[in-house]
Amino acid sequence: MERHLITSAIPYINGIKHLGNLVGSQLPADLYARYLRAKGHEVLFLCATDEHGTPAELAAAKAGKPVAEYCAEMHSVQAELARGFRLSFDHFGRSSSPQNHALTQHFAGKLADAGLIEEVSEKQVYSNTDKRFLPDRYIEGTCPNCGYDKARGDQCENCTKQLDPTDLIEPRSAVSGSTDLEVRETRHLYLRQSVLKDQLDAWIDSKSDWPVLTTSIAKKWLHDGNGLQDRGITRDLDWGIPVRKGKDAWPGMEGKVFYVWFDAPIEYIACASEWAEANGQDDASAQRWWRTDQGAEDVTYTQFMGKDNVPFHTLSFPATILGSGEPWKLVDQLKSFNYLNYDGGQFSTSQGRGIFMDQALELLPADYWRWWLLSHAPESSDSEFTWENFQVSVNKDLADVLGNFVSRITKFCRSKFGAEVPEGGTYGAEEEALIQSLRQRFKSYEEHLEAIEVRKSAQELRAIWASGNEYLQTVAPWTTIKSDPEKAAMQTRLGLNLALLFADLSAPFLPDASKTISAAFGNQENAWPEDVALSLETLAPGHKFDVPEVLFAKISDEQTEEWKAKFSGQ
RNA sequence: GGCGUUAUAGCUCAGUUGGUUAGAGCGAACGACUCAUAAUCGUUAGGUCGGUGGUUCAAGUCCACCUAACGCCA
Repeated sequence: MERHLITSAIPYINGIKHLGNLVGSQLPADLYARYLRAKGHEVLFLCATDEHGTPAELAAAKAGKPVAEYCAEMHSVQAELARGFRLSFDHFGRSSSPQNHALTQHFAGKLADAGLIEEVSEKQVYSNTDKRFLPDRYIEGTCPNCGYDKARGDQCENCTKQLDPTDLIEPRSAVSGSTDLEVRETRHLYLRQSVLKDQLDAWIDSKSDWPVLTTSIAKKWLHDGNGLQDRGITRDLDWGIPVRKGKDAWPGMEGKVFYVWFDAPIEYIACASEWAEANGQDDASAQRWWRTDQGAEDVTYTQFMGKDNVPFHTLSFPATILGSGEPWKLVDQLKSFNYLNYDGGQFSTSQGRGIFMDQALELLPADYWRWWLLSHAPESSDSEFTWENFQVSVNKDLADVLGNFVSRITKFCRSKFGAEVPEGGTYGAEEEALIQSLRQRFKSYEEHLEAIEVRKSAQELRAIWASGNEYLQTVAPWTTIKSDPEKAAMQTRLGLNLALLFADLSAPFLPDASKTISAAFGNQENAWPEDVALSLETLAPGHKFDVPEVLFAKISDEQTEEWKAKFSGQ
């Protein structure tokens, strides 16, 4: 049995994610996890919320809540939405967990021991009113270039000129509006990634099977300009993981926390410990997935993420792991996605443009969204969501091809033979041809899923559904029954078995519909086929069934219009 | 300004290391069927593969330049 560790990029805590975020990591990761489980492999699928950093603090302040409380609430909101989309995490953790605190501090200690941490003194803007250092983007003022009065410390949005906070005329805090600012000297820890450059380079080179999108981004960061830059891993904030060297205090770093991008990926590991604890197991069962000296040598580790996260997963996080000198599992396969656009532009959290996870589930059940998103996943380039395309895909693929197939065969059988699988007849040429073709398609479906070719998997699955309709159309049991009832019984029996086979094969994409079909046949257990011909004999003559309710309702033109208007933004 | 990605039928996209008449789904037209969510099945039409030039016996597939969209960086 293979062992697969799967992680999805961890969503940031401040707010509800949109469908672009969902399709870029969590959803395809779920598809892969469900497939591997169905195949009988041992899978640990982890995700978490990324809770530290300034945006979380500010969002909490805006909500008028202590940041810890805010994060706890948003975590449960996101967890609920994940359940709503049927994301089958073995554990949905939190980067603010005690486990991640301890592990992040442990890594920092190990990196310091290895001589990979450097203390750097730098100047930063401090707000006396807010009693905090302000990141560049939280300082506003008048642009010296164009006079725009809401320019940010890193860039003027109006004329796009890059700025330093000290360039701004009449700088003020974006948090409070206070102008009582001063430049202070502060000391921070830097991770000396540059020392690890050759090691990282060689490691990336060894990944010849990675997508070009992934390796080209990594290579660019390694070789562009002065090469891989050292990175600050601490911040002057209250909310976060206190800077410690392992379990010991870190002189000079009192009151500082680790930078969110340092501790967030470490949560992938800590999350396994959270999972173990939540399931009443000791930590060895978590280490068994992560430490190659403690049982993880046979684990295949696959990460899913949007393209913006690639540098952190190919360079920063591996630098942390390699630099520690400890035998932690490194990623084996890294699947990255491009962006999903919304009706001609980008999804935008700040502008409320596009569809957010909570809104989507208010309109339609998870399977509708899962199908469209996965069958249109932005794998090779950015892709585009339009309501028209969504309507057509759902109506055609789900309602007409799959849903109607289940409906027509069960209703036909019920009216001609009663609500149980009919007996009699033997396979002929058409049946052999069907099985032959299904074997071929099934093989190719598995190969695409294995390779995490999401769109191609969806395409193949759709073709499998269509072959059911083709078969019925060709043998026409409604005609056969007039002259040869035995033969019609066989055709109908095969049709019913096809419906159940489709349920099993569709489960990774459409978990709910799959269950509905299985339940109609009184067969709760979803079984992945060993052999197509064999699984087409699952339902024996006499097996009772129910005609399932309508699996997928069609989306009307009126609904499409209404939703389009509702989600246009502004 | 630098770098990168993309540009293939009306729409959404496939096109392995360059090799016979460029593919799929949707949409369109026509036909078949009537069990079914007015569903299904079949046939046909449709593209000078963004532009120009080059390498080659042969280029959508490699190279150069140009154009457009998007993204990243300074």
